[in-house]
Amino acid sequence: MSTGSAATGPHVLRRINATAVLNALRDAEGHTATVSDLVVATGLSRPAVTRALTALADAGIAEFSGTTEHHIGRPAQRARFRAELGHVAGIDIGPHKVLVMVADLAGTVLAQHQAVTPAGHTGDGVVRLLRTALTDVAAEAGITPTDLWSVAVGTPGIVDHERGEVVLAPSIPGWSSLPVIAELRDWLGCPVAIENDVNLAVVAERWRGDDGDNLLFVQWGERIGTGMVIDDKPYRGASSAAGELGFIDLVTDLDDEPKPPTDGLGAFERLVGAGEILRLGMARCDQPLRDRLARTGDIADLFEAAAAGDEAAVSVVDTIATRFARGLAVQLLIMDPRCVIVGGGVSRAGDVLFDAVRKRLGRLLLVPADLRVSALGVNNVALGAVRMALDAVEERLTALL
Amino acid sequence: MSTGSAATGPHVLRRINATAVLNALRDAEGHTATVSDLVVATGLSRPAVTRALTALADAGIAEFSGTTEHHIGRPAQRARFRAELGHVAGIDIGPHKVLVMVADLAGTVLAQHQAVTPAGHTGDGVVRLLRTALTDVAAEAGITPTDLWSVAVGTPGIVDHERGEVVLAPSIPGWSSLPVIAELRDWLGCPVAIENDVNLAVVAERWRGDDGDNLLFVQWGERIGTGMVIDDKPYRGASSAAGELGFIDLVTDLDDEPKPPTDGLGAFERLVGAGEILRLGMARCDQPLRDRLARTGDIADLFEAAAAGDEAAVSVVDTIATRFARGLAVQLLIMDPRCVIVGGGVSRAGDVLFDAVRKRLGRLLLVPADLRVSALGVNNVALGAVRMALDAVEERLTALL
DNA sequence: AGAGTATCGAACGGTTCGTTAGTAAGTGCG
DNA sequence: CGCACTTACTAACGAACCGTTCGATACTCT
Repeated sequence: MSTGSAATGPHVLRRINATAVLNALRDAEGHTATVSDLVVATGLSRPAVTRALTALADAGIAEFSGTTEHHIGRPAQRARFRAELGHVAGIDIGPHKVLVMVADLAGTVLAQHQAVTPAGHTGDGVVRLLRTALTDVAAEAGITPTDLWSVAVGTPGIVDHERGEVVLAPSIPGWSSLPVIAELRDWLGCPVAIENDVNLAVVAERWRGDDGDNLLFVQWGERIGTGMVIDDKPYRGASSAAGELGFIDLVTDLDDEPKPPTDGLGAFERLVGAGEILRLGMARCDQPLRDRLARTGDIADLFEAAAAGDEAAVSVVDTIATRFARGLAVQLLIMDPRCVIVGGGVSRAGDVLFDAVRKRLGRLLLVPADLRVSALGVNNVALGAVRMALDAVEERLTALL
Repeated sequence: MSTGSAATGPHVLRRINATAVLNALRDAEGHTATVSDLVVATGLSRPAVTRALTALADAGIAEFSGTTEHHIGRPAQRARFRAELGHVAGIDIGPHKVLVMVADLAGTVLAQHQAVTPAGHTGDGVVRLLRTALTDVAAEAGITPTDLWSVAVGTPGIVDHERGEVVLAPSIPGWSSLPVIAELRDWLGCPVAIENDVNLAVVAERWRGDDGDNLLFVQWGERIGTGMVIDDKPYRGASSAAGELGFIDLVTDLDDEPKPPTDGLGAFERLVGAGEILRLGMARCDQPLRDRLARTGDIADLFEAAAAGDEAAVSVVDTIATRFARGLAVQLLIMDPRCVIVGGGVSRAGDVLFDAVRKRLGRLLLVPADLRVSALGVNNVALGAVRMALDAVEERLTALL
């Protein structure tokens, strides 16, 4: 059978302890700690921690930097995690933009740049844009792209996580079936992961916010997608096609045949997506607001009006909240997450909308739901990509020991 | 911060290797293996395996039993996992029955007994029934209940996995809010786990069948519940309330307020549950079949008639298949499991029903689904409980080293 | 200046692993 | 019947790691 997880000597023990010390050091305040701190954090003996620390220093992963502030007794030497040893990049490739971040090994973002993809863009053009953006941001962070240790890319659509291919990306023409990942890998010479953008958004929420080990993220904009973190890992499903809440059908009569989609949108997306919100607003609202909506196409105006008490706007918000709650309830009944975070363009609507959603939701569920609005904003996908790139780095880091 | 996972000496290494050898031995054909087999299985050196094996033998976990069949060279001694060292019990408490299984540490069921709960039973009566059944089955397996190392109980409803309490059990009056688990724990003096029955069913499917690490089980009977295995663990959700597919609402008009349930059933259960199937059959079918259905109340007759070509029966099957596919599609879009296994009373309907479901399902999904019918039958919950009890035993086993 | 305190560094004993060499127990052929 | 060959077991050795212990160091407070 499979070889299993057998250790093969005291040598692995050293690695285990060294990585334990490394993790404690990295998790410490400011990525620095004294030996004594690490002793209590890891449960190891002082010599063991010292040994591990010197090994880390030899590998360049840690360094001894000055002494601690003097309280009493002999001052302790501070050990510091050398976050500048390597760098990772997180990339968000959206339908209208390419956002690149470069961070050090501690995950602090050193430089970032967002490029807007010109209209009528092709997948090929996105790749060129990506190359220049990456070199620019890397330069700003003081490195060249080939110095990167690990890269993660987030993109809409269904992604073959194993083979590094985009299987289905309706929103970016010519983007799927393009060997971007293989190309990046060749160019950079480092592991390049690709992941669904919503899955990365939830990783970022898990990372920056301090919520439980089990949360659900709903990207609510023109389209609707959900990402889940289960056991501290993004959950992808067997074919990387999990979380497609946007495609559930709540509207077709039960005994009828569902109509095949014509616009590439899923049934639920057509029901509560930003497009439908705008349509409803233009249909129901009074003249001045209707004109403004038609001119700007920005649904924020609609929510503002609703918050101000505009009756027609409130009715739109109510309709949308009712529908959204129905769809979200389905996923909550199935997943039972500890908390739900809503992101995407519609999430900026504020309490007008989400208080209504919460109210509707209550009667549809068996256990109460904890619904929040994302605080990360548009950077969340790239941030999640940084986090995922960091996860891939751990291997390379511990291999140095 | 949390202490982290630091090893504290060569001593843990021994434990790691010993458990690796133990696992290899237990997974081996017939729970026996030669040292050389274990060397290749674990990747350890021969002396290390021998040392671990003697430690296991000292603890009574393994024994050396005769030599192997001689091919050429010196015959090898066979080591055997002593499955008879301890026993576990798996218990299925259903609305109408109590099923108790006792198995050895290898998971082979030594004795089992099913007791039918009399009509008008109370939670209290179930407990009494359970005690006698457990003593009987234990005796048949050659032990007393207090000899048990670990017990797991499966029950319908929502279960507080941490505190060992039944939170919500509509189908067994007086069953929730009864401290059965605490009582069992006191009586037996061993860990007693409690788990939702469908979650245990999926554990059993994962154990006995050899499907992927990511599967979905749908219990389809009077009620509908689903269980998921993710990363080789049953997925419970944050409040142990995951998988409540039976409560999703596909029928209420979107802009209407859903009606509060009156019969304790969920909306989807009312739509495709065994009760609705029977109702539809009696409403649509011709006289002789209608009478039989009214008399026996067994929907198997309906499916037989449909398989034989009875037009009205076929229409019922078609309606049910259409509705069920709609609900199942929702969960598949969200979870994207590697395969779906349907169990419960309706699963005995056969291909008449499930071919229709498969056909309908195809157009509702983004990736094709692998839909199967459970082969385990009514024992699945108790089997899953045995498996879960075994998981809890590992700790005690490795503590002996 | 001296007592007190906390850290640092080195040496010791214990445990584990892998490697190597030698011994035991069979088969098969001359 | 004996010898070569194959395979498995046992024992001894060196290497690596951890924890414990002890003395030395550096700084603060009185």
